[in-house]
Amino acid sequence: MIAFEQSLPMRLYRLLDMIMPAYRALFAEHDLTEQQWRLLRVVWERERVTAQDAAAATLLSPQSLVGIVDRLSAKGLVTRLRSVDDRRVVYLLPTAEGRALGETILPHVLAIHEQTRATLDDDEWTTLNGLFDKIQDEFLEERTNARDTQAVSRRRTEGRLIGRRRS
Amino acid sequence: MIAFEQSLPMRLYRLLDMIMPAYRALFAEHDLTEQQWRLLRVVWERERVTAQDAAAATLLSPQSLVGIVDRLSAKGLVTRLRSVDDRRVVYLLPTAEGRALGETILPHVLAIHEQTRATLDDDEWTTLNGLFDKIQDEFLEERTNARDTQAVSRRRTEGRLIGRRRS
DNA sequence: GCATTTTAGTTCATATATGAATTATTCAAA
DNA sequence: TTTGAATAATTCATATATGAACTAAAATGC
Repeated sequence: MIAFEQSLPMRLYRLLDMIMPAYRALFAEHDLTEQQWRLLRVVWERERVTAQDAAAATLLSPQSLVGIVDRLSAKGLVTRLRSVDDRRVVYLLPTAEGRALGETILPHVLAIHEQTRATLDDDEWTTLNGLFDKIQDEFLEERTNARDTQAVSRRRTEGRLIGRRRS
Repeated sequence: MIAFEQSLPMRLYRLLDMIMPAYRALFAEHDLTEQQWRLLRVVWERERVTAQDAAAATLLSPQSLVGIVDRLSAKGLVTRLRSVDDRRVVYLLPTAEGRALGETILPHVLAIHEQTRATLDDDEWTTLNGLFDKIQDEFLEERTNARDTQAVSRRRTEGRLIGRRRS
């Protein structure tokens, strides 16, 4: 039985606990939280994203995004813009100050990133990323198979079989 | 420049986002949160831990631990016991129900764990864990060196040099 | 066309995360 | 032994995380 402390989730949490404080200290100097920076960065780099795409890119839930955008816009760093094509959609745009702050902070973020990167050599990072990708791919495949199996049996139960397959 | 999405933190977050929902669904069936399970598990497995040790083992901050213990003890799963040797210390103990719940849930947790484990073979896991450990070791070493350097210069500034070294 | 279903964003309630400050004890130096 | 530094736990204020429900606006089926 694998010990609790050696499980993948705990290993991931432990790494994050070790790595993130340096970033948070930097963000705090500019009165930002980690999540606020994540959002500011994608809004700044893309100049114009839907809330949905921003949520996907930052790995923030739509619910969390609402509050984060609220606070960033209260600080005058980001603006909400309702789409005219589809009035359900909200675009997020950086303000001039938002762009300026992004430019100010990014180099420091990259510096911290380099510090982390220095812990492994290039081959090791390649290996690590490859393993990450493999876990993700295999995991998603498992889920997809499970879902399809369920879907098929559900359709059978309902007496109709729709010929749609996973994209 | 490494893209935001490929940075180590985002990769770690993405993996967790993918892996944890299955666990949370399980815990929810037993009216527990992820963090409550983490704490219940260490309290249950060790039968008696200080709050401090529990915090370290679960990677929960002492502040968060307070609320989590409050709720677990409100549910009758865990008990607080003030140490008589050192009245600052609080021991956490499982109740009978806490033990029973631990026994009930653990097998399911291990099952989910196996599902994740199946995404890589043994060698790959060994490699992955080795890389994790290396990142941690190198990272801590960097920090320690940086701290010592700072400490030395600080002592010099203060005009006294204490001969203590890092343990 | 109109009812039905989806979809994007939001709100709500509850549980955590985080940095700062407090309390109660214990430890340690003069 | 008495005062000041360290410790363990807690409290506080603010920001997020998460699951559930809601609103408004599209897309879809008939």
